[in-house]
This record gives sequence, structure tokens and C-alpha cells, in this order.
Amino acid sequence: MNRKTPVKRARAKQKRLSADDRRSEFVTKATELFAEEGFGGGTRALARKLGVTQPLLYRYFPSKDDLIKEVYRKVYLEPLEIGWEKLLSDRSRPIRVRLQEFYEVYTDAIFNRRWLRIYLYSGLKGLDINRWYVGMVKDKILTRILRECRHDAGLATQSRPSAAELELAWVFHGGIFYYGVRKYIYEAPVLDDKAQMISDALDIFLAGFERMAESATDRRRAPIKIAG
Amino acid sequence: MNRKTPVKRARAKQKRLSADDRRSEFVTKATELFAEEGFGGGTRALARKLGVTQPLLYRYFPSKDDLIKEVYRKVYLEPLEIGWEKLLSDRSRPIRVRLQEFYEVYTDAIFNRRWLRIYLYSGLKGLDINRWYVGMVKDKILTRILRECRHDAGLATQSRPSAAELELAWVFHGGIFYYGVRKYIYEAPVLDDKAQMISDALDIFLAGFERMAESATDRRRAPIKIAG
DNA sequence: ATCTCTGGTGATCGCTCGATAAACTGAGCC
DNA sequence: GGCTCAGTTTATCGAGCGATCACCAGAGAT
Repeated sequence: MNRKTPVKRARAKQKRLSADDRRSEFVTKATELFAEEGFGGGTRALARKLGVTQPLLYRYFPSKDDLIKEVYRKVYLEPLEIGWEKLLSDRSRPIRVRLQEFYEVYTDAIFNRRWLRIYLYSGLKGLDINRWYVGMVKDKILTRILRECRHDAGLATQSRPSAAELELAWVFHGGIFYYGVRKYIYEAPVLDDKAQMISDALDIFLAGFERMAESATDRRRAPIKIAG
Repeated sequence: MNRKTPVKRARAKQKRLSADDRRSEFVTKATELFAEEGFGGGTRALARKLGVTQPLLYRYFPSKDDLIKEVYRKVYLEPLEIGWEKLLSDRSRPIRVRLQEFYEVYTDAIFNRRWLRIYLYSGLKGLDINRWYVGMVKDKILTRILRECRHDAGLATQSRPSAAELELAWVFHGGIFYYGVRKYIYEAPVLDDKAQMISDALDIFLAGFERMAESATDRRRAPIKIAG
């Protein structure tokens, strides 16, 4: 229809952002793109998402790899902002309440398509930052949880948890993590009530920890007796 | 040195395989390549692994995508060859023994770098075959396990497990699965004794199932009491 | 010995990728 | 107004990608 008269060049969109704004817009949109396409996603597709041309990227990042590193940093540091030290270590509250609340807010932070996909893609690349994150989960979350559990059960506080304890905590943690993978990566139907899933997982973890603590110094435990 | 005289062209390697052999060699090496590089791995790199030239691939597969589909098929069907029906459903043996053995052979089948990486890469692509596999784990493994557990506990056998039961089983299964991810994807240190990890996970799963079964018809359960 | 059939190669096409260099443009300052 | 400088675009490069086609070569049948 009135297409013939060029109405002031419709692509006079919103160009000319400040350098800082443009730069962080690149990182944000790159996170979205790479979450969907993997890190093989193209710089042209990224530019299209911003409504700019592809070479503009190189005004803000020396190479695509530098952009990717920034995406890593942003995504991996995101869940750390919730401040779990005080959540886990506040001994004025029952440990079960602390654990429940911690896992609710922690999974609120990481259970979304964007975070989980970036995490898995970068994990498959075997990057240092992924090793660092896994080590941090071990030291800052699982070890802390075990320490609080030991304290709560009246056991001696040891500097490092035993390998068996740690594995127990990992299986528990992994079970919860896998809930997010099933929901946001596999897009499989899951129990909608995340809080109840956490509550149930906590029940069996804490019961398992108690059982392990009871057979105190034993390295090897007998299997539990099953009804029937 | 004696480089000047062409000594019968050293690349007279081992060419000229039978069509079937060459085809399956393509699939095998493609599985290795894609496991490491992702499905973005190049056809030239693949040919190099076989010691042939790149166009030869297209004598055996119409396109790279068809090759990839064959890789899927091979990888996804691999763990099914262990025949878990008889392992899980043989009621002449104690359920705990059955579960222990099943998870040992199942994880023997899938806990390796090749399988896990292909599985995760294809999972990230959101393919139908991945949905199919997850559904199969649910129907053929978890549902069966829950049915056997119910039978063992003397509970009424219901056609489908409750959502809460299923979630319990998923968290347990996911916890074990994540052990493989930690070991072969993250390459993080894990408890070396896989059988003990399974045994411990089984302990807490079965204890959790019993607890859930005790509070029979209740949809919502009270959290367990913690010492202290 | 020659023919034939098939596994395998060499050359190349069209496309997309990350990256570079030069030209353009518009808001703020004098 | 005209200058300046930073944000943006246009044009393009070289490399690598999947895919195609004509050709080659060697084992087995005749």
C-alpha cells in the first residue's frame, strides 16, 4: 500500500546506545543465543537479535571467544549472589528448615532454561570454570551441609567430610539437580511442586545421613532390612 | 634420506574395505568424534580418523544428518541390550539384590565418556529420540521398580505409580546418573567404588519409599524428626 | 589378458563463519 | 555553522563447512 514512499527509513530504530549499554546488551543476548544454539551460534545471528550489524560486535569484544568468556562469568556467578553462607550456617534455625530454604532459593536461581543449558554446554567443553564451579559446590555447599548435619547430630566436627558422606551428599544434590534437567532440558513432565520435591529429597537424605552416622566409625555398612 | 625414491606410496594403507565394514566404521568413528566435538564435528575430521577422504562418506550416507541419526540409534539402543526386564522382575530374588544388580549393569552400560556425552549433546538438541528415551526410563525402569517395591511392601499394585512416588524414584535415579556425569563429563573426583555408591543410594531410596508407603493414603507427609 | 563393477580420490561449488578495514553518521562542543 | 569523535555500517577477506561430480584403481569373473 503506502509502501512506495520511504517513510523516513523504518530501520531508524533505536541505534546509538552508550558503549556500556551496548556491551551488556551483547552479553545478555549472547547468553540467550548460546543457551539455545550452543556456543556454535553465529555472530551474525547475535547481531540480528540486537538489530545491529555483525562487525559491531568487534568494537566491544576482541573475538567471539572473549564474548563467550564474559557469558560464562555472568552465568556462573549468577547463583552465587544469593549468599548461601548465612542461609546454611545460621544455627539459630533448625537444619531442615535451613536446607529446605537454601535449596528453594538455589534452585530458583539455576532452574531455568538459560542457566542450565549454558551450564551443560560449557560443562561439555571441559572448561576450567566448570571445574571451579563443581569444586565450589563441593566446598561451599555440600561440605557445609555435612558439617551442619554432623553438628546437629552431635557428632564431632571434622575438617573434611568422609568420602562416603560426600558421595551421599552428591547423590542427593545430583538428584535435585536432575529435576531441573528433566524439566528444562528434556522438557519432560515433572512434579510441579518443586518445594515438595525438595522436601521429599531432604527427608531421605537426612534419614540416610542419620543411618550413616549411627554406624559411626564403620567404613562399610550393612544394607537395610526390607519388609517382606 | 631415502625420501627421494617413492617407496610404493606409503599411504597404501588398508584401503578397500567391504561396504558393510566401511559403513559401520563410519558410524563407530563418528560416535567417537561427535562425543568429543559435539555434532558440529566436521566430516573431514571424521574422514581423517578413518584414513580416507571426505567425499567417501557420501557413498554411505546421503547427508551428515543421516549419519548422525545412525549414531543416535546405535548409542540410544546400546543400554537396552542388557535386558532389564528379567533383572528387575525376577521375584525369586530379594528386591534389593535385584535393584543393586540392575543399577550395576545399567551404569556399566552408560557410564562412559562416549555414551554420556552423546546423550547430553542430543538431549540439548531436544530431539524426539531423547524424549523417547526419557519416557522409556520412566515406563520400563522407574515404574517397574516402584511396582516391585509396592509388591515387596505388601501394598496394592496400582497400574500407574503416584506422582510423588515417581518423583522419588526420579530423584534417586537422577542422583545415580549424576555420578556418571560428575565422573565422565566434569571429570571430577568421585567415590571410586561405584557399587557402594549404588548401595548407599539404594539404602536411602528404599528407606524413603518405606516411609512414604507407611503414611499410606496421605498426599502430604510431615517432615521426619531430626535429632537435636 | 581383459572386462567390469565398486570402493575410493581429486577438484570444486556455494555457503557460512569469524574477523578486518574503511567509510559513514549523528550528537555534543566551540 | 562547522568540527570532532564515538557508535555504526558497508564491503570484503580467507578459511572451513557440507555436498557433488567426474574420474581412478584394483579384485574377481570370464
